[in-house]
Amino acid sequence: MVQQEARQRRPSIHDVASHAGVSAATVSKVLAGVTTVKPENAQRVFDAVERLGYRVDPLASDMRRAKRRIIGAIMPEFESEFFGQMVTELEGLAEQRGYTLVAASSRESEAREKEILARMHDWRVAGVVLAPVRNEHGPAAAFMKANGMTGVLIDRVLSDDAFDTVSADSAAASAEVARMLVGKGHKHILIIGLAEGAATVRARLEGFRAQALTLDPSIRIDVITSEVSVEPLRSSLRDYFGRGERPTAVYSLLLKGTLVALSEFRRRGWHCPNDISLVGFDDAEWMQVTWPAIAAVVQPVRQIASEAMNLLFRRIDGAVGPPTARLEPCQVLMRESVGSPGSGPHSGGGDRQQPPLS
Amino acid sequence: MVQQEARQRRPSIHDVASHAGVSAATVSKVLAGVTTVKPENAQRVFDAVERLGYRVDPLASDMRRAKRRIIGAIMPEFESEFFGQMVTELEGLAEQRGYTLVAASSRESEAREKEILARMHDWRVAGVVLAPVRNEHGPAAAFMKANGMTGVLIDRVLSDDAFDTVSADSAAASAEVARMLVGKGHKHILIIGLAEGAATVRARLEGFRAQALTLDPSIRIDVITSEVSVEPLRSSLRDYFGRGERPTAVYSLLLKGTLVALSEFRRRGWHCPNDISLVGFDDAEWMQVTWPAIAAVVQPVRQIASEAMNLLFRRIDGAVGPPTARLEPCQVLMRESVGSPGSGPHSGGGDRQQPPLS
DNA sequence: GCTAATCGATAAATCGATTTTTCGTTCTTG
DNA sequence: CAAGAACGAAAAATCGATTTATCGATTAGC
Repeated sequence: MVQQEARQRRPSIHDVASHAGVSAATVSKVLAGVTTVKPENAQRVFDAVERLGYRVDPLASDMRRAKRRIIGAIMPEFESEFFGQMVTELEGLAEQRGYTLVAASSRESEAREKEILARMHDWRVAGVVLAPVRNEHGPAAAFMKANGMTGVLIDRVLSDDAFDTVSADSAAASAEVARMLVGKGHKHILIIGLAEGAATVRARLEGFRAQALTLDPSIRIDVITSEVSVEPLRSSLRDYFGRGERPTAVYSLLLKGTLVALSEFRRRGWHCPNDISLVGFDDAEWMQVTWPAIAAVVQPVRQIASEAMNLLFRRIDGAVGPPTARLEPCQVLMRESVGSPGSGPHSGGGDRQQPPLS
Repeated sequence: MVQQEARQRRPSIHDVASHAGVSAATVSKVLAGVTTVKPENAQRVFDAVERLGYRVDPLASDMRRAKRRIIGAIMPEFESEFFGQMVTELEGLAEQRGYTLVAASSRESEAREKEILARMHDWRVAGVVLAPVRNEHGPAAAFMKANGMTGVLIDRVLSDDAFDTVSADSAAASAEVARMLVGKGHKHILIIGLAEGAATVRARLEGFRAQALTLDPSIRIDVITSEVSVEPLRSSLRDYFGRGERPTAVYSLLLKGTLVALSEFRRRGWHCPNDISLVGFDDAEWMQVTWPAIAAVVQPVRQIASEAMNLLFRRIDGAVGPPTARLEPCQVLMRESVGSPGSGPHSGGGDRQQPPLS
C-alpha cells in the first residue's frame, strides 16, 4: 500500500471510481465480490484501491443496512478475570465475522444496564450479548423484548422465554463440590453467596444441597447470603463465626465471597485446610500460587462465549424457533485448601486482630 | 415516552418533522439547542419527539462530521484488574462527553495492535487511547503518526515526540520500594521483569537501583529479565535459585512476575517473609487476603484514565503545542510479605516437587 | 410607500457507502 | 434483418442525520 500524501481526507469510493475510470457502483460491486463485472474493470478497481490505500468506511457502509455490523456486549464489570476473558473472546469472535464489538460495563447497576442498552439500540446494533446484573427477568431484557432486539443472555441466567441463554452448569459443578467435600468427611458446611443472580444462585445452592443430602442425610448445611452487595455478607459471616459456629468447610458461590471468606479466616488466624476447608466458585490465576492453593470451580469461558456468539449470529441470520437454554460443563479443581475435618487442630478461640506471622 | 406500536422501523428525524408540522432541518436545530427557532415550533418538536420516542441515530449523525464521536481504546489485555479498571474508567469518561468507547485487546501482539488501529482509523475515530504492547516506539504509534490520528499513549510509555503520554511514576515508586527494603536491612535483592516496556522497565529498574545504591553502596542487586513472554522468566528464575543464589528479597516489576515468584517459592517450600521477602509492581484484590498479604505498588488507575482523557479531548478540540509527558504518583502498600532478612530460618535446600502441607 | 434588512423556516446539498433502476451494447433467434 | 433477450455499467435513489443556500414574510428605514 502506497502512502497517500494528502493525509487530511481519506479517499472515498468515488476517488477510487474516478481513478479506475468506472462508477462508484462498480467499485462497490467489485469489493463485494459480485461476478458480473468485466475482469478488466475489476482489475483496474483493485489497482486503484491499492494505489490509494482505500478502505471501506464501516460507518457509511452500515448506513444503508437495517442490521449494522456492530455487536454490543454488556458485562456487570470488567475487573474480574472471568468477564475480562469473556470480553476478549467475544471481541475476537465478532471480529472473525467482520463485526465490531462495543463493550460496556453496567457496573452492577440495573439502571445503568438499561441506559447502555438504550444507547446500543440507538446504534441499531445487530445483536447484544448481555450478562445481566441480576437475572434474565431484569428491565434490560424487558427493554430488548419490547424493542424487538436480538440478543443472547449469558452467565447469571438459566432460561428465558424470548432469548437464547448460555451459562455455566453451576448445579452440576456444585454437586461435584458436594461429592468431594462429603467424600472428605465434612458434616457441617457453610455456603455463602449473593442472592443477585436469583435462579443461578439457587441452582448452585440446590445442586449442592441435593447431592450432599443424598450422600449423607445427617449433614448440616448453613447458608449465608446477602441481597445486595458484598459488605453485608462480610458482617454476616463475622457474626456467624462470632456466635461460635464452626463449620469444617466453606463453599463460596462467587469470587468475591471467596475473598471475603479468606479475609475472615485471616482475621481469626485460621489456616486452610487445617482449621477449615474452602472451595470457591470461579477460578483465578493467583489461586494456584498462594499457599495454600485455593480449590475452585472453573467456568468454561471460551465455550460460553463461542456458543453465545453462534446462537446470536444464527438469530441475526434470521433463524426462528423457541429459545434454547445451554448449560456448559464446569471443571472443579481440588487444591490444597480442601482437606479432611479434624486432620489439624481447630484453632477456634477468639478474634485475633493481628494474626501471628509464623 | 409512549411505546411505539410499529417496532419494525424506528422513527427518523423526518417522522418527527412531519408530526410536528415542521421541516427536518428545524428538528435538527431544536435538538441541537439553536435559539433562532420560534418557541411554539420548538415545543411542537419536543412534543413529537416525546410522542414518537425519537432518539438521534449516532451513526447517521456522525456521518457528516469529520471527527466522529467515537473513542478507541487499545489495551494489551482485559484479564488483569489494572486494564479492566482502566477500560471501565475510560468508558465512563467517554460517555460523560457523549462519546462511545470502542475497546479492543491487542493480546500482547504488536501485529494485532496495528491491525486494530487500522480498523479504528477506518471508523474515523476522534481519538485513540493506546496502551502499547511494548513502548511508544512501536508500529502502532508510527501508524497513528503517519495517518495524522490524534491519540494519547498510556502505561508502558515514558514520553513521545508526537503524542501526549500518561503513565505511573514507576521510578519514584521503585525508589520508595528500595528505601523500604534497604531500610529493613536487605543486602541482596533480586529484581525480575520483562523487557517489554523497555523505557518503563528501565525506569523501574534504575529508579530502584539508584536509590538502593545511594542508601547502601555495598548492596547486591541481581536482575533477571526475559525479552518475550513470561515462561522464559520462570525457567530463568528456577535456574537462578537452582544455582544456589539466595537473595533475601525479590522485587517483581510486573504482576505476572509476582505470580511466577510466588509459584517458585511454593515449589521450593519457601515462605514469605521468613525465607524471602516479596514486593510486586501492581496491586490486586487478592493480595490483601492471602497469607501472607503481598506487598505491592498500587498504580493510580483513575488518575491515569482521567488525565489521559483530558489530554485527548483537549487535542480533539484543536489544542496545539508540544506533547506533554505526565507521570502520576503511585502508592506503595507494605504488607506482611516483607520482613527483615534473617528473622526466620532460611529453608534453603533442594527442589521439593510437592511442598509440605503443614 | 418602496426598498432594504431581519427573522424564521424550508429546500437542497452533503457525508460515503449500497442497492435499485435505467440505459446502451452485444448476442440470439425467428 | 428486425425484435427481443442478456449483459455490463452508469445514473439515481437511499440510509438519517447536519449544514448551507434559498426563500418568503415581516419589520425597518428613508
